[in-house]
Amino acid sequence: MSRTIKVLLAEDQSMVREALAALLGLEEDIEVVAQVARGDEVLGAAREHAVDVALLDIEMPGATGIEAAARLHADLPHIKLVILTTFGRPGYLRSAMESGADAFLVKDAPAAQLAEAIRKVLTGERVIDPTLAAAALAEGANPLTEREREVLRAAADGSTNAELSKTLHLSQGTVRNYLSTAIQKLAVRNRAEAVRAAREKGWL
Amino acid sequence: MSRTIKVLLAEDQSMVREALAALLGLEEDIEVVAQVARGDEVLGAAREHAVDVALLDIEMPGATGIEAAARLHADLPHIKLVILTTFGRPGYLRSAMESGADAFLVKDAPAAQLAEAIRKVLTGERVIDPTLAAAALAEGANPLTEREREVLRAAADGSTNAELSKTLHLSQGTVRNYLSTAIQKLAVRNRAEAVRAAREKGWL
DNA sequence: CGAGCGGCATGACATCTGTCACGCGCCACT
DNA sequence: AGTGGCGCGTGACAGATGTCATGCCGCTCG
Repeated sequence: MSRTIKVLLAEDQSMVREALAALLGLEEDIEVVAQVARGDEVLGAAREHAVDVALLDIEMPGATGIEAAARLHADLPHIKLVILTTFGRPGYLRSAMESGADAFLVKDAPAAQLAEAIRKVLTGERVIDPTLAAAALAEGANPLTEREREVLRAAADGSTNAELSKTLHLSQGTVRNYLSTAIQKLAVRNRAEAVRAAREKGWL
Repeated sequence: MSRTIKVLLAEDQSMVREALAALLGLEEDIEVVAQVARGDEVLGAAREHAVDVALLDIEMPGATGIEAAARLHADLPHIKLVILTTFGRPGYLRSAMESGADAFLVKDAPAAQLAEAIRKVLTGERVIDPTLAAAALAEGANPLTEREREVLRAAADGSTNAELSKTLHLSQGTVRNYLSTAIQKLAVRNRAEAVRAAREKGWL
C-alpha cells in the first residue's frame, strides 16, 4: 500500500501550524488534509476528512489535545493519535497514554522524528521518548485528589482564600485544608510552590 | 537585485525551528543559511554566514532573542532584525524596539506574514502588529524599579521572604517593602498576582 | 459490617505576608 | 544648597496563610 498518509493537524499558533504543514508537505507519502486551531474543532474536522493520523498539540483553546485525543479515540478509534507538545511533563505523557495516544513527541525533539513517528504509529507501533517514559514511571501517579487539584487550579492566579471559598462554594477553612494537604503531598512549603510543582509534573 | 535573502533562524524548539525553515524554504527568494537553538549562539553564527535578516524567538536558553537583537544591532547593524514570539506582550514589543528590532511578529499570526515581513524589513520598512503597538503605547512604560523586578523575579517560584532575603542579600523587611511597592504599582493584592501581572505585561 | 478514604466543616494556634511610618545615605537635577 | 527618587533598613501591626485536632457523612472494599 503506497497511498499517502492523511494527517489532521491541530495547533493553535498559526505560524507554527502552517510551518509544520510545510515540513510534512516535504514528505512524499504524507499529506496534511485538515488543519484546526482549537481543540474542540478536532472531532468535526476528523469526521469530514478521512484522516489516518491526528497530530495534536496539547495547549489549545476550546479543549486540550489530550481531551481531543480522548474523544477521537472513543468516536473514531481507527485514527492514530500523535501528541506533540512544548512541555515534556511526565503527567502529560501519562494522561495522553490513558487517552489512547499512540505517540508522544516534544517540540524540541529533532524534526525528523515527526514524520517518522507518523509512519510508525500506522504500523501499530508506539512512539515515546524513553527518558520521558522513565520519568513518568519514576514519579508515580498523581497523588492529588480531584478537589485538591480544583483548589490548586483556582489558586494558581493568586486568588486569596476568601475568593477561593466563594468561587468554589467552600468554607475558607476547607480551602485551607485542601491547600495544606496538597502542599504536604507535593513536599513544598506554600501554595505558590505547590502550584509550580503540580504544573511541572503535569498534575494540575 | 534578485539575490536570495539570507536568513538566520534562532529558535530553541528544534521541531518548530526546522518547520519554520521548511516554510521559508518554500519561498523562492529566501534561503535559511544558519540555524541556532540558543540566544548566545546568534552573534557567532551571524558573523560566519553573511546574513541579511535574523529571525529571533524571544524565549531561548543562553540569551533571549531581545538580548541577541541588541548585540546584533550593536555589532552588525546592517542585519535586519525580526522578532518572532509566542507571547504578544506589550512590554516585549517595547523592549524589542528599544533593542533595534525592525519587525515584531507573534506566532499566532498567519504564516504568510513571516516571509512578507522579511521582505519588508529589507526595504527599510518596520512591521508591527497595530493592535499590539496600541497596547504597548496605552499601557505606558514599566513602572517597576530594577530592584522591584529583581525581587519579583526571585519570588516568582514561590520562595518565602526568608529565602528571598538570603538569595538577594537583603533584610526580610526590605524584601517585603519591595514586594509591597510592586504590589501597589501593579494594583494587585499579593505577590502571586503581582508576578502574574508583571509577566503578562512583559515587565518581569 | 467495620475500616478507611474522600469531601466538608470548625476552631485554635503559630507563622508568614502586606502595610505603614520612619530613618539614613547616595546621586541627579534645578 | 535643596529636593526628590531610589536603595536599604527597622519596628509595629493587621490580616492572610498553613497546621493540627477533631468531627460528621457517604461510599467502597474486603
